[in-house]
Amino acid sequence: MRRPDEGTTPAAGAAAVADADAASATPGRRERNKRDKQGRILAAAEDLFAERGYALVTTQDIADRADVAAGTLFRYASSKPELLLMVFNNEWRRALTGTRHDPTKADASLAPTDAIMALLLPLLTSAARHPENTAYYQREILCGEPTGTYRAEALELVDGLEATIATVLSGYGTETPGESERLRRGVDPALAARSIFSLLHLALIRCGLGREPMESLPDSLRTEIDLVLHGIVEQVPAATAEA
Amino acid sequence: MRRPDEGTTPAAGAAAVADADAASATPGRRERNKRDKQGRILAAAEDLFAERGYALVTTQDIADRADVAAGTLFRYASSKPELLLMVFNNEWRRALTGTRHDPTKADASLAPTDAIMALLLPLLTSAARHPENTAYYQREILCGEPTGTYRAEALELVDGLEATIATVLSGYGTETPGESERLRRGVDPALAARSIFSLLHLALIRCGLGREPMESLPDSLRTEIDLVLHGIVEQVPAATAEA
DNA sequence: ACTCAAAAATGAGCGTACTCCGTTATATTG
DNA sequence: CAATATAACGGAGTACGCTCATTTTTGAGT
Repeated sequence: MRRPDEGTTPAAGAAAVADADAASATPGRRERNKRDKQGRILAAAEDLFAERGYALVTTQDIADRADVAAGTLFRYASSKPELLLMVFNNEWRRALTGTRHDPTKADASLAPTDAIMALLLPLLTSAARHPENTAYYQREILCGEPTGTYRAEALELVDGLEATIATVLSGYGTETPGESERLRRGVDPALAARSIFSLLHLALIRCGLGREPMESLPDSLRTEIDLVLHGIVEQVPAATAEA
Repeated sequence: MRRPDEGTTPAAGAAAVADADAASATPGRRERNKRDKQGRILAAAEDLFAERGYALVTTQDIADRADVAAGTLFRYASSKPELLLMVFNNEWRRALTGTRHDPTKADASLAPTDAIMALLLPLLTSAARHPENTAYYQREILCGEPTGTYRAEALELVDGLEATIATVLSGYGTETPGESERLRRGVDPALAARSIFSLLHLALIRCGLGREPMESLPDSLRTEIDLVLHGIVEQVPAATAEA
């Protein structure tokens, strides 16, 4: 009755095998089979979503290509949306690795808008490759079943990125000589990061569903982020109030 | 083969009836039947969604309560999500009427944050009554089928409100004596309004799906709007850069 | 009043996501 | 190695959103 993913140590228990490493040592046939199927399912979903688009792929299609029964599929992902989340969590992780330089020593000479855009750029590149599926991905992240395993993973991913952005923003608080901008007093960096991500989510959805052309996304997102960074209104300098 | 909604004049054509008004005069049996069913369907959907929540209501349930056949339902709304949009467009219209004082002469003494919150408050009140369904409504507005009739209506509603907010923001450009804030140079009021709405959409979703308690919504939304209005970072005054 | 074309309603039927329980494969124990 | 327990699998079955061919209703023309 256990799901295959909710890990139990493979051949653990009384097994007196002196396995040094935690997970990967002597997985046992069962564990190997599971891993194998997991891999096949991931590959099948990846390929089919890419080929036909999320909406035109049936779970049966995926099961067939992965060479598992229809019912088995749902032991590895509890729903079709969860399959999408599984695939795209991978995609986003891939896109992000390498770009994720230590945020604490982010290039301070960069204007905050540019610093943040640099962090988000790989996601935009990925989105340009799969616009529609990316939109569905965003939808599931934002509105999906709260219980999904892969959705939880996606939320972690997003939270991580938000935290990174928050850290970058906080960096502008410590007055380094080169900087010309600093965090406004009373602003919660975490909340600020979340607001920026809100814009990203919805921009990706707009483009993915064709409400806005994909090419204009980097520019328009930059403009939006710049807006929230610097604000919509400003104080009227007491003296300057002309007329 | 025509949908009932794609209006044709009721008993129009060669009918020599000297009907003064356009739509409401002598509708003819057909038109009356349609209106009647439309009304029954709206009422049924409204009630059932409110009673059980969107997810737990089947289209069959709605058809039964409206006393129409299952197939007939889809002549009045092309999908289940469209039924939700139909219901909530009404709800939002109801919530907004009365509050929509002329934005061009909005109380200029009000800080922009308060002015905008005043416009959005009725929506928050409505959301508090149907948190989950409101979240689904937002989802459909943002991610729904681009072809839906009622979705188009919803987008118009939202666009209208955004335009109102944009107008309010523009108002802060014309330097009225009382004001202490003005629109920053180079800021597009329409884009600003859209960003604010992005925050609203996602805040409603977060609360509706239980990621945030409903009670805290007005406060937290206010904080977010305040953030985007006044910005996250500020220029470092050349002289003030201490240390 | 009768005919006829068009519009609307109907409900059986279809595709698909997901479930459930009987079967099979794997590990554990004596 | 046999017996047993349990995890994984399979695939027929189910529920539900939606479609479509057919039937019914409506209203204009004669």
